[in-house]
Amino acid sequence: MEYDKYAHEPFAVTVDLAVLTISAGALHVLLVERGQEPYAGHWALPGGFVHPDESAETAARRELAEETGLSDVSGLHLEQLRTYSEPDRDPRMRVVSVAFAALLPDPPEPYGGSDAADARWVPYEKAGPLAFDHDRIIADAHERVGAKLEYTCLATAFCPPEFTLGELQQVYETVWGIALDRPNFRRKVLATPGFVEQVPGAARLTGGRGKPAALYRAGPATALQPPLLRAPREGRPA
Amino acid sequence: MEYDKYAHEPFAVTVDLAVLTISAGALHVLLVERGQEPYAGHWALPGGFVHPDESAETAARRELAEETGLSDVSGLHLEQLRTYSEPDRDPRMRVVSVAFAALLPDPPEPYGGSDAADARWVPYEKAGPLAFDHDRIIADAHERVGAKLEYTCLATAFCPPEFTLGELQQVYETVWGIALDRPNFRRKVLATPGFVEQVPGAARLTGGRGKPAALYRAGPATALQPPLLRAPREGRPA
DNA sequence: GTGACTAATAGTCATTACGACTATAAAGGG
DNA sequence: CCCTTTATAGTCGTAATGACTATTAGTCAC
Repeated sequence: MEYDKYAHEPFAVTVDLAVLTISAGALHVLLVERGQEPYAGHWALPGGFVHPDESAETAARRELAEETGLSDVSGLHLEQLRTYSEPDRDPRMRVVSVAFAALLPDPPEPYGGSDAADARWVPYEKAGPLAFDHDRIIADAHERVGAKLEYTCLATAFCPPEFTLGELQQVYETVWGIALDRPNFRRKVLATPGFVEQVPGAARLTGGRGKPAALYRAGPATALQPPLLRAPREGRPA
Repeated sequence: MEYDKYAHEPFAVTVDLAVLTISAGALHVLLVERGQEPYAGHWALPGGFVHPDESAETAARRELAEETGLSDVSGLHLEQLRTYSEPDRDPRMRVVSVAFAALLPDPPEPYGGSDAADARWVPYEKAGPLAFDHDRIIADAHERVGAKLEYTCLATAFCPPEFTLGELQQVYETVWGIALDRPNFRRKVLATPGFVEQVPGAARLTGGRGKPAALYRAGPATALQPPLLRAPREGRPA
């Protein structure tokens, strides 16, 4: 990096958050309604400026706490997506934005946002035209999460601390938009060392009808070997 | 993003490039020697400031052309890695750096750098302590590239337009640091639709000894399904 | 209660994929 | 000319996978 050949053009640096969760069998994303120009009245991703003493990761986790209203966001999955830096992405000034994807198990209340006019969980499919380049950001987030489900244990990040294999399967089916065979899914997950571990007590839970399911916790593994594939089977609707 | 609650702290935005190539059976990374403080005399990744009218991608490709001396970098694989934004990563000022990985087939001459004191291809393993957080960046680049070899067709980005399956296999072996079984590798690659396509003419090429090999080109596929796995086999040295 | 309905879990089976090999072909070097 | 080297063809037993069927254990409607 050569510092002294160019003037240091001033950039504003922000973070944008694609906060994803699964609710009622559909992928949802957290959106806020913009109160001011540009894009006043449009929906956008939550986010904000990186403070002078913060890294982008720190800023993202701070914003995540502020925007979700959750008191403890330390256990949530938060990962950097990529940085969006087109010169004209903000009409007013040069803004470089580091985008993050965050995964929540149970969506908290839409909360009366601190600094946003309104905030809401919106089904991913209906997250209409958003402000700035945020449509692209949520598309990238969806693609990244879908891909990582195949070869990592990321799916458990959408689940509460204890979950059934049915719930875990629904994560895959919802994000990928296809149906999976239940016995085969079970066999595969249980055959992957460290993916999930059964909660030892006779702990069971019923979501309502049907045979009660055993509860599992996320295991120590982080990668799936071999991966869980989505291609071979064409989707009957999930 | 709320613009008016915080002062817009000025950030400098740079790009850093992890330019990787395979040479003499080893992964190499392009390094430049810093001419000035901080870290004067240390080796670092090539990079530079993002200009006011550029995106980070544009800046990265411009720097790639400048630093490699290649006249046409449009066909090269260049992908954003992640953004490094720790407040203290540069001792002088607040610098946010967008890191990229670039993959080259044949390394051009080390060239007499334009603005760098010196530039050199260094074996990845010997790329000693680098300036700033650049050790971490090349480690992240190596990890990302290694992972993407498994489930994408990225390996061809290390190869010239026409290559033998032996050369392609060496990409995997070099990046992963393990040996692969040649007949099985061949079977797998040829069974993946769109990964490679044979150059139709009786085109053949000999690197020296042995039976001449058929030449292949990169095919239209971008993803490998199913992936090529590296785990099951423990590496005899590649 | 009793019988439909639902969901979880166990198990079967044929096909395919994969890792580990062996064998043959086509070049060059001493 | 034989030996080495590399490419390519093919074999074989095991493991993994997709597509199923069957059984178990609950809720709900009546």
